[in-house]
Amino acid sequence: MGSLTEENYIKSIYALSQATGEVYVSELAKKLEVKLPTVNSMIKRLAAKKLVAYAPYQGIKLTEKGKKEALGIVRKHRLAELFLVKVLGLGWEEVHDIAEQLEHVNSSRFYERIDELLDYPKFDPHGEPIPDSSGKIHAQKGTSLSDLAEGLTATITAVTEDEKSFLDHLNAKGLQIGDSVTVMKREFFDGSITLQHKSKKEILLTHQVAERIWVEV
Amino acid sequence: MGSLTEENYIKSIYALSQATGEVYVSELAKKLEVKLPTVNSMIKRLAAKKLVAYAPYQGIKLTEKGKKEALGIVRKHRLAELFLVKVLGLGWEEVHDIAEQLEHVNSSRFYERIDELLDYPKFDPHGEPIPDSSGKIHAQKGTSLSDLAEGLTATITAVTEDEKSFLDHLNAKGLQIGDSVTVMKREFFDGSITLQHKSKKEILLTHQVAERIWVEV
DNA sequence: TTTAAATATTAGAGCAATCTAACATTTTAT
DNA sequence: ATAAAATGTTAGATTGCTCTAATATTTAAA
Repeated sequence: MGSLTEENYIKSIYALSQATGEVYVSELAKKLEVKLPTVNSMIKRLAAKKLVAYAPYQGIKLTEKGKKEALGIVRKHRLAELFLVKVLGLGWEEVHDIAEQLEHVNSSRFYERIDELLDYPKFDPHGEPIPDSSGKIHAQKGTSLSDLAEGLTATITAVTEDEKSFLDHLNAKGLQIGDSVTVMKREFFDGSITLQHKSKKEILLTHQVAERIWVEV
Repeated sequence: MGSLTEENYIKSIYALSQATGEVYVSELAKKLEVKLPTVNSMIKRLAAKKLVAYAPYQGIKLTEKGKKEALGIVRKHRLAELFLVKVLGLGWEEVHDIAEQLEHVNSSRFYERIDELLDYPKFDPHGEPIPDSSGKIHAQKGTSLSDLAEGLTATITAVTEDEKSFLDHLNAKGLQIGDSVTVMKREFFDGSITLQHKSKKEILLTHQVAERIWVEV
């Protein structure tokens, strides 16, 4: 097990490289809020430990070993988030920062018990899949709400962002995991969409928000 | 809020200075498993932050500020231990190491919720008092089992040690908080005592063990 | 009361993680 | 296709926390 810092690097590399399989030094520096040379030297250390593959001026990729460690941390983070919501009764918008701390707790007993108490959950409070203890992940990314055609109705399955400001925004709009929404109008100009919601109210979402919401038709 | 290391120093200084009000550099070094010069330089830093009072070759004392921080950490540690036993169903002998990690979680929400869920408990699973959120502590240290006179019957209220090896030992003897015991025999030679216990069995305890068990007559 | 033992301090070094300043490479735009 | 912009690297310094080796102070013993 590496240091707290190392775990945070691995987790961020995993998150940012999800789409393309790699991440650039500058992206990582921005995410971790450190300067470029800091990332550069840390990447060298992670590469020496065989956690990432890296050659100068190329993207950073996790090795299998690194991926395994990342999935372990993601598992702990998501179990912690669900635990905080289900057991401690916290709101989905306030659990991220606490889970960022709990994900570094080193105790398989602790996480086994939480897993059991929650009855071996498959998804966290934001609809993101929880890797099982072997690191397997049962993800079925559906469609982004920003891609849903006008007139279609779908159910919100996940949000791919767990920062407080974003979730506060959804709370204010009255949107939750499991809600059924119908796309009334898609604006060509700015990508914003208007939804019909169970609350009977029409809800306007910008593209920036809609693209972070995932639905199943 | 200081670093993890700093919190561990403050906590240990608090624990070791309980009896006499101060602690020596060498004791602290032993407890924290670091060398003397390490403690020496750290103490200087803590003194610069007004968390401890220290003059060379004198004992280390917590300032009011340091005491307040220590009590905050102790509170979190003990709430965490009780939570791990009551909510996650772990044994009292296995919660210490996990609580050592959870005590550094920085989130008043998290601990408020745990406190509420446990219905504002006054004692941890080892019978040690839990400071309230303002740092007040309602301790009533009774008598050490090692001082209890022959023939007397008393109830175990606390154990002043939460290391696994010690608690495993008590588990093996079948002793728990709340148990009623009668002192059958006190050996002058080595301070060991023989107890009559609800299990009907006679239990022999060495002085080293008995002095860590507290009872109320 | 001088010596020996125990305890504490200082000096100097190393590693992890960070920074700034200077320089290098790659990509994009004119 | 060259200049400008974006991105990445190296060098060298800083801070937190730790160490070993050498030195100093206090306490206990002969």
